[in-house]
Amino acid sequence: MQRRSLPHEPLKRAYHHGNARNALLTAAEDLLERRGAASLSLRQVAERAGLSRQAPYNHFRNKEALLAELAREGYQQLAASLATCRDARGRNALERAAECYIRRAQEAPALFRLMFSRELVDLARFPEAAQAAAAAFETLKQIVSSCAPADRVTALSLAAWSLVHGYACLCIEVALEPSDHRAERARLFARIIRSAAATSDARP
Amino acid sequence: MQRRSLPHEPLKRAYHHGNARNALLTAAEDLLERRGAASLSLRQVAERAGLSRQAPYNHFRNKEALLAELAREGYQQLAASLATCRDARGRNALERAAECYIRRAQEAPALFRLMFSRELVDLARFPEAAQAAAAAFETLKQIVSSCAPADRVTALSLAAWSLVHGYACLCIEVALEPSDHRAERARLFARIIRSAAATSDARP
DNA sequence: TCATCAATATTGATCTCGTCAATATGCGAC
DNA sequence: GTCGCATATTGACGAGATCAATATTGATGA
Repeated sequence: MQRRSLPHEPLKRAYHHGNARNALLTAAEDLLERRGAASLSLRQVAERAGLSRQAPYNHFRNKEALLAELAREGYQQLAASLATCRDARGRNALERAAECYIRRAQEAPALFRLMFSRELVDLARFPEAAQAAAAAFETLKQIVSSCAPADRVTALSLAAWSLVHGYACLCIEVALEPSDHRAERARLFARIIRSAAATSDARP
Repeated sequence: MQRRSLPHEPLKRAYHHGNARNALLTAAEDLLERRGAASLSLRQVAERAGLSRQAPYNHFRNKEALLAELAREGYQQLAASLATCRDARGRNALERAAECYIRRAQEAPALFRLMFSRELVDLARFPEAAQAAAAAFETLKQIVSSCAPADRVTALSLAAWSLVHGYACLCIEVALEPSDHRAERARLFARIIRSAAATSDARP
């Protein structure tokens, strides 16, 4: 991954390392999927980045802040993926977005959990991460809006998000079914949402 | 709650307490919602139960095992609630089940997270809990089967579960919308599933 | 009735962890 | 070159999970 360089934080200000902050984030990302967010320890992160025990505190207020940054990046990437689905040619953006969402969860389950569990990172305390999350949902909404009447876009977007998110959760948490059902399920879910959009029965 | 008395484990075998195991579970349940599963500590559980530091290890292999028992009970109660929805008079069992599921998540979010996060408890290691989870899903399937053609019950049950589960997750994790939308959303979701069941377009 | 056993409890000890303090060090501005 | 700040590091502390060793109790059989 061509790592973060936040605009307000000039690269190459570091000391031993070139860029300790990035090294820490990369190490954390690595450990996250390997050990899980709960048992990821800052000490291991630092060691893996070739830094001292206390190094993470030079760049993040605490453990939660480091995890929040990983979550923010996750949301940002998710939003970007969804935007790609939205902009690609062809009319089945919804189906593509669903598959993409599910794939991301399956490929990086620990990150997915981290993004969507208040237990580990409370988005309310990290406005930048919260904003990235909102942007991802906004993109999904745009996709739904292209196949639903305007007055139902909000409800149907919520339903679409719930449907896909729920399936993604259940897949990674309960081992519902093998991951090669992903494309088929994405198709099913897109159909369900389109059919709900077309049915006046689903009106609020 | 009229607590657990597992058949194979006679009540009243305890020592200081009457029933230390139950006291521990009750204390854990309490702390779970108060502090969250991640920061719940066995020491605090023991103290709250009026027992020593090490007491939990007399009844549970380790922390995860204690949490797994809480999750098992959660699934059991969920299955029971869903069964009640299924058996009640009236034709909108699906809507009632959806509302019930969402309500449970909102009323005990930490337990809900615990039940559905492999990070904290890996169901694969706790067959009794996994079985309780399967029973809950089975009940949901029965509800869906009453309004869907037989060859689509599995797919539509999965969709229904995903839809409701996703919404429940998003509500408690992302603070999507106030909890008084619950009934309305349950109605929406039930309509969506019924409409999908009625539309041949949603066929696999 | 009483010694004994197994289940249950408790205290001691160790290791990991998050995080606060105090201290050191390198780089750019003067 | 020197100074100051951002960045780094080691020391210290308290919380927690869990292993080991030890103690206590109630039921059981002599």
